[in-house]
Amino acid sequence: MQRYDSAIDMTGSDRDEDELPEHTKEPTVAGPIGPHMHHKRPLSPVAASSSSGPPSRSASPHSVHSPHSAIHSTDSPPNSAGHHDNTTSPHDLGAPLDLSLLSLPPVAVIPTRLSPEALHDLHEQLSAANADLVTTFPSDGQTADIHRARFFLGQINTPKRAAFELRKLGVHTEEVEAGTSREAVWQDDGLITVVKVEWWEKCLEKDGVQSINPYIVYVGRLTEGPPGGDGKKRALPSAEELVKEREMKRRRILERAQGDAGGSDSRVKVIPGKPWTKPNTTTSVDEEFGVKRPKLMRKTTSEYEREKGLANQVQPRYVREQLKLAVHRPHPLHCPNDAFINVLKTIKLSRTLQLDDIGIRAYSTAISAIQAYPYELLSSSTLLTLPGCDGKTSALFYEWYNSSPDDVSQRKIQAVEEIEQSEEYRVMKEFYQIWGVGAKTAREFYLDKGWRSLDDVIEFGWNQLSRVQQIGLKFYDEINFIPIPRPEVARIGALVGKVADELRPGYEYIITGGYRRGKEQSGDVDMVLCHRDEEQTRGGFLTMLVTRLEEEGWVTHTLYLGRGGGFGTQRVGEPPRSHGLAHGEGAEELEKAMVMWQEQDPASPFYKEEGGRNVSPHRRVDIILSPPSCVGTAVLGWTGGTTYERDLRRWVEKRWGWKFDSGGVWERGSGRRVELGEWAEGEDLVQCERRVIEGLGLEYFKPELRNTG
DNA sequence: CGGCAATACG
DNA sequence: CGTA
DNA sequence: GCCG
Repeated sequence: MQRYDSAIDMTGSDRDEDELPEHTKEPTVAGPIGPHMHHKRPLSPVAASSSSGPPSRSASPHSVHSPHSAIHSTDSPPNSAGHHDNTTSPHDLGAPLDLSLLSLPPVAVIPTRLSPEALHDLHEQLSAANADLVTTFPSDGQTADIHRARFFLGQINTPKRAAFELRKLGVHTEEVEAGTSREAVWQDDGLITVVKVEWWEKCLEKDGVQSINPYIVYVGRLTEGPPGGDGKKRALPSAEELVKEREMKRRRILERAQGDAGGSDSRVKVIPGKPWTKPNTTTSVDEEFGVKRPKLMRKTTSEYEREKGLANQVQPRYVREQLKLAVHRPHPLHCPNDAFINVLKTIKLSRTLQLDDIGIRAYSTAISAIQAYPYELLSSSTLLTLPGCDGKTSALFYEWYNSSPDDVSQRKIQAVEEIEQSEEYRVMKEFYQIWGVGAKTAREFYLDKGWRSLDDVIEFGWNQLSRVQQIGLKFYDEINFIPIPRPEVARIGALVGKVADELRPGYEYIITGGYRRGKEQSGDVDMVLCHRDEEQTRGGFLTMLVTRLEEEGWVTHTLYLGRGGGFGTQRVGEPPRSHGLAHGEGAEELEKAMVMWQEQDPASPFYKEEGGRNVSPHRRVDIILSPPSCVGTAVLGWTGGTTYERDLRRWVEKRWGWKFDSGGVWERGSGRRVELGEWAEGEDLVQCERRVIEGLGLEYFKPELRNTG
């Protein structure tokens, strides 16, 4: 997978502010390459500004004002954007204004760092100037005839970067020594020239072809591409046939495996298809790009038009101040851009299944930023102003929005459609939804074992599954497809609390997770249980509790029972192990249990019976037992959402040099415990959590505003 | 170009 | 390796 | 993929 680092030399970018809220933001000087660069120019100024009329196609190239000598000369170092070479005329007063690129070799635009609009505008302008334009597409695509191109325009500042971007487009080059002189670049000598977009802006401004000298970034010579074809798919030999042969048998096994779990058939209908992890080569779409999209845009109001309507919309603080961490802004559960977020979530899941941790990060960041945005997004350039969103996100939005400007429900993105169609994605996703199976294992099931359905897993793999995976499979449908309504979550929490209190009085609990963040339905129940007397939170009380719940039938299976703060164990009285300190005796600790739960009370509204049998859906319940000394951090840590927690840790590290986890806050160097989150006298658990948040120097956002997606 | 949250436990 |  |  190609790394795409888009942030090199963001000269003039205004996105480099510190996110510390108390730091006053010094407005940085907005350079010419800021996110709104494309706004500076009307859509088709070239055509409009051809005061001398459109150049005739029949005219000899040489009759057109086009300072070859200037363009050819490469005597300026690639990065010397500073000095101006005026050996070739900007246009003289009185000279005919002329912006024809007829004599240019085939031109292409490097889409990197350009918004879709900017790219589109450039394409239009260049065509209008009669350039021999090879169109490029924002999302890493390449056109079939990209190899024709010899002259590239791009928001590129370094030769290295230029070579990299060219390679992404499928054009392999090696740098020609700066200063290498050439007589006539436009004879096809295999040389490639990369020039800054500013050159073209200058041309537009002066209404005439300008010297490219100060704008040359890179001159390269074409080389051989990478060896070999696209090392692609191994054929999965006989798995498919095996599947068919044994279909009947699998059915029986599935029923057996599902046992009392309801036995519904949960096999996927697999549509054989291409893998969704395609190489980044698209052709036809790109070919059409330059032609089609302008038409598409004009069907309704253009982005440019729509934006103007938003000009006086007050942007939320995190946008104005470019606050990049989720802990610094409110994220409501529902937002006006949920439909687009769902698209991003699909991509994120596909990245998860590809083990692309960084992709997951990136999409999570973008999603949370959009989740915090209070207005319906109408333009991809607005998206560019959100922290964590840049060219890629904006290009996705552009395609999505314009695929059906008038009907949100019809909007789609081709790449996402393909993901969702692909067998690989669908099957891996199904495996991934087995509790106890992560992305790595889902891939292994699909790629190595060759399994294509849950039936396959059960028939061919049952004995290799861990115990919890077997349980996860047994309750697959209930866990994944029967969400828990809020009242039932509350009921489960209350029941656990009651049983705890019956064992030993004085326990208090709070339901955390998605429920606390306001979700109408939950996938599981998370709760933090605490006692003011620290003694009551140790000595295996959680085991006692779970045992009692088992005896009474509420807990049907125990997936995990042990100590754990973040997930596993953290000693609360001491720094985490990563600090190199040994565990001490009698340390306080967070304990955690993960169980399957089933309603047992026939009088309960959540109880379901069939043929005298309890068929209430099984529920996943996590119980965290916290000592009073860290219950504030436990509640904060278990409330989420995921991106909030991530950014919380980043903030705590950056601002204080501390380490946050649900078992406490720690000084990084000494490993000393920072006293935060102790359950104070006369304080409830919510207040305790608030003290932690504020103690960390953060604004308190209620849990309903921590829905980071 | 390096970094991206966190980690004990089964 | 998977889990929250 | 985005940021510093």
